[in-house]
Amino acid sequence: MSTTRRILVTSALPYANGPIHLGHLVEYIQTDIWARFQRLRGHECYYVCADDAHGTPIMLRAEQEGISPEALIERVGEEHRRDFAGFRIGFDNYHSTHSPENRELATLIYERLKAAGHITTRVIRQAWDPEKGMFLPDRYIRGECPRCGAPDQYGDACEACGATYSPAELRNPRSVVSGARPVEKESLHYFFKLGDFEPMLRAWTRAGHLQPEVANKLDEWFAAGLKEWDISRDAPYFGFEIPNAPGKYFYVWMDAPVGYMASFKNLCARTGLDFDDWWGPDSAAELYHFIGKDIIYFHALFWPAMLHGAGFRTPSAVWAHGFLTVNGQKMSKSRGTFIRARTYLDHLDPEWLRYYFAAKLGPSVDDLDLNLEDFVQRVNSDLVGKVVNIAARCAGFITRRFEGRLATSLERPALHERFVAAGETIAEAYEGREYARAVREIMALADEANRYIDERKPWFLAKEAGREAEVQAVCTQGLNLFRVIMGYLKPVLPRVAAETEAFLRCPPLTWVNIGEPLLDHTVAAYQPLLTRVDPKAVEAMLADARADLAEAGEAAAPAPAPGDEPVAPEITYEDFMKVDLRVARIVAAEAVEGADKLLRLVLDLGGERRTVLAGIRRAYDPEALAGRLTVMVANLKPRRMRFGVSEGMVLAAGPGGRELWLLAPDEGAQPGMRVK
RNA sequence: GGCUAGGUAGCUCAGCUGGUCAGAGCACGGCACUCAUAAUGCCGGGGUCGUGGGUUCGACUCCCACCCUAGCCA
Repeated sequence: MSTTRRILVTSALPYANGPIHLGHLVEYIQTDIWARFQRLRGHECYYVCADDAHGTPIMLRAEQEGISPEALIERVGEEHRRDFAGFRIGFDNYHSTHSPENRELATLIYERLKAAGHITTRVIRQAWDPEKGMFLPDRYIRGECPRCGAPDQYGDACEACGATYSPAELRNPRSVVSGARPVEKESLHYFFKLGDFEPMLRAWTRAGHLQPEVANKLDEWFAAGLKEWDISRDAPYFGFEIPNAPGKYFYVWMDAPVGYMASFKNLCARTGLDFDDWWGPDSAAELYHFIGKDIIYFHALFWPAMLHGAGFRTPSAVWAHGFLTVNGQKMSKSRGTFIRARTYLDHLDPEWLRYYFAAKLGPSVDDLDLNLEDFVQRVNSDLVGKVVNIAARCAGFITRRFEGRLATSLERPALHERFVAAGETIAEAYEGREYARAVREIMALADEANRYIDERKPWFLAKEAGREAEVQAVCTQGLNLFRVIMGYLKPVLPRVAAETEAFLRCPPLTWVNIGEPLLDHTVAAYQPLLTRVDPKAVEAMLADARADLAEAGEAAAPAPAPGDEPVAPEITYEDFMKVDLRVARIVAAEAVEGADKLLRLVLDLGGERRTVLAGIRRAYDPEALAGRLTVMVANLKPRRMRFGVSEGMVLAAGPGGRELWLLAPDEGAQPGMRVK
């Protein structure tokens, strides 16, 4: 505590291609808590991040939307910033990899590596889309698995049998972009000679910069041999062009981690911090990267090697966390547990999630489960029932009987002392990213504070004449214990902590000033600091998450509750008769490849057959549909969709997603009969 | 398929290098209290520690095999 540390922390850069979801937030909340904790300890700590804005998916997505990549990343970047702000992620800077600083630094690193002989070139053969005129990443080629024959598999691995292979081995391959059959084509690529750094990396990975299990994992990669890393991509590509290499661009993963530096450099320009002091080879500052376990390879091998090779410092540590599961299972769009940050914020308090994650986060790469039932109980009992309750049960007496005035001394200084002393253990836990342990310790204090109040029974004393001073003393003690607890929870609950400071009318809580109790001091009237989680709100959020999914890619239309949707304007009988509704038999139903929510239905209209693409995949199993009767709009103008032409519409009711119900005629109706 | 992790009470998790380690919180049952957002305090039931072997005087803790879950395989 005596020396002030200088610390720079980062979270991995979210890809500027889609919304932030709860899985992302594990990492941002984990990092934010750590950064806030360091500042409360009196250290100089900066937290920077940025959008990862380059690469093929962004280029194609922008094209699909008919906008420029710049416009896309601008819009997504705005959404990301809003979502992070909603969860009170306190970045000191949030930048973009598509920035002048990043171009400059990526280029500089590349040129230094090249000058030092760590870059080589080689012609490789790669799949090429002749229609689209571009090389295809493996994930943009689909076909049948060469091993098990499963249809519609990616170019690199089979989801059905787990086989890995090269796109050239796929049977009947086609480009996801154009549908064309890819051809092989040659191209000159630039490679980073990672093997040059093997001795340095072997030493670095075992020098305490990584979690032990991560270092174990890296041994596997060392054993397999470090291969050269392909850092170039051919035009068309959205990224930075490689110097003296027209038509060649830096692969997105090359300039993405440089984004950490670029964001910090941008911060330096604003604040006057000295960039070299933090990133120079002899920097005494600390640098920590929080990442997900899926991107260890990039951060624990490529990144330190690049930095070292280009004459920059290497990270003090790279810390990987596990993935988020929801109710014990992988977040899943089809189960409706793929929850966006925004969807959460529309229904629930961000402090709740921050607390829940903190209560379950450890320093390991274990996955973290968001069990929604547990979430409700945990937040309600720990935060509301225990912690905030301490203030609520003391404040009334102080306000009503003493006009908000606290006593001039503590009733049990030793108890307060023990609370203050616990701060060191709690700090160790935060420092070591053992938030779950920190929270356990803090909750034990809250239990103790409640026991104390129970033992002293201020409500009983208040009824006894002449014991007013005792009531004041007990509540003063209780509020001071509460204040210490909130100080310890401040990294996790910034809003509640700020409101606590307002309620207590005390200066911002820090680890340093927490030891001084508030005495002979007037506090404000108590307002509830935190409300209970209503399980209905969680249900509503899940319903929204399902609706988000049902409308993914379409114009968002909120699903009205049954009966809420206003009745459409009046029409005449003639108007109605323009719609030709027919009884139809579903003779075949199958999922549409590549579409999340479409089924391809073949309908029999009593002789005539129609193919209809219906957005009911989430609600109906294709097998269950074959043979049944329904009603369709038979004279709807055929509509060309991405996956084919739809010749009509089947009738269904419901908000969408899983909640859709097909109409069915009563017994006796025959295919082709008109409905009127 | 290989590798790295995880599989402990209904739920979420602690259990460091083998011998009070079979625990906590929540949920559940009983009692007390009523200051507090049906909050709090006390007491209690509940687990053959994924399965099957092995090492040991003794294993949740070490070894082997298998099953399940997650991620990675550039």
